[in-house]
Amino acid sequence: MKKSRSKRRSACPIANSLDILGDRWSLVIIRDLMFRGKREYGELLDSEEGVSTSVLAARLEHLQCAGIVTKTGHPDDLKKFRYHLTEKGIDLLPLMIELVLWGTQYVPNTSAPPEILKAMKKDREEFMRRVKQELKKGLPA
Amino acid sequence: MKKSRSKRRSACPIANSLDILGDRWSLVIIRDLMFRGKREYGELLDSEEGVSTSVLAARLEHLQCAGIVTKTGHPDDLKKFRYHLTEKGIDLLPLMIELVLWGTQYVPNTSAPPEILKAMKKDREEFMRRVKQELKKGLPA
DNA sequence: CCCAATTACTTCTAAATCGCAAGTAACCTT
DNA sequence: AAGGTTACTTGCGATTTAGAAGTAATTGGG
Repeated sequence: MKKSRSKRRSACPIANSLDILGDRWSLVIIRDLMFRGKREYGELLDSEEGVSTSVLAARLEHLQCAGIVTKTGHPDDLKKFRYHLTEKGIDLLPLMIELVLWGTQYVPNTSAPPEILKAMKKDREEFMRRVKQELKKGLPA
Repeated sequence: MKKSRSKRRSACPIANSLDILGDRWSLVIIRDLMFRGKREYGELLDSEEGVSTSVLAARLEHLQCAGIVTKTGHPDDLKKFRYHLTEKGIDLLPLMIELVLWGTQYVPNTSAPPEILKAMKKDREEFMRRVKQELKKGLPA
């Protein structure tokens, strides 16, 4: 495991969060783990956006180092692994919600599945409970 | 003005938001405009984190293209300019709050000014109103 | 058991971006 | 008119990213 990102720029939580999450891929990988139930490398690899495998591998390692993602062996198949969000990762949910809301409001030709968007807006707390429960259900032993 | 970022990766609001904001500098520039009352290039340049001038210029142009920041002439001095958040930019406030909360909770040795953090947590709506009012007060004509 | 397919990565290379230092142009100040 | 300030731009080496191709371990099928 490499160290996450070399130098600390300041004590500011925004700058520090960005040192972990501030790139174009980390949060879309987290999105797939959080909202789309993806668990395996191959599943993450064929995201809508087309991550390249080298970038995916790098980001996954980076997210593991940051304690946002865990990697565990697959119960049935030794060549497979499973990726899961930790609690630290799950707690990015509010951030993700804001990202979705801002994006759908302000970036043209952007859309999320209507039922998700509706649930998010209608009762945010309930939506968060549901997503969290879903994520914790399948956690590795 | 250059175009913002070349290719659209998908319709997903998360991916699209990240195409605009997903780097290590954009949101710290927005932080300085949002919470620290900075308005001029020179002020933004000597951020705690030390942006280089070339990166700052590039990000500012990028944020202008994205409609998040506006640049206006300074009333008293023709060689100066002022940078302001647009409404689109101001509406990143909830996202910034989540970034601060997550960062202070999970990234070690990270801290925001205690009075701000307290205000954020105690009454988030009131905090947002106050910040927004402050930001709209100094808007260009 | 053997071979092909699957899965999860590495490695390689070219292209893009970053960070620093230096330079420049327009304007203000004295 | 000379010097300082402000807001950049330019150049360049170093780092990072993207894409293609290759590899190693494992598994399923005949």
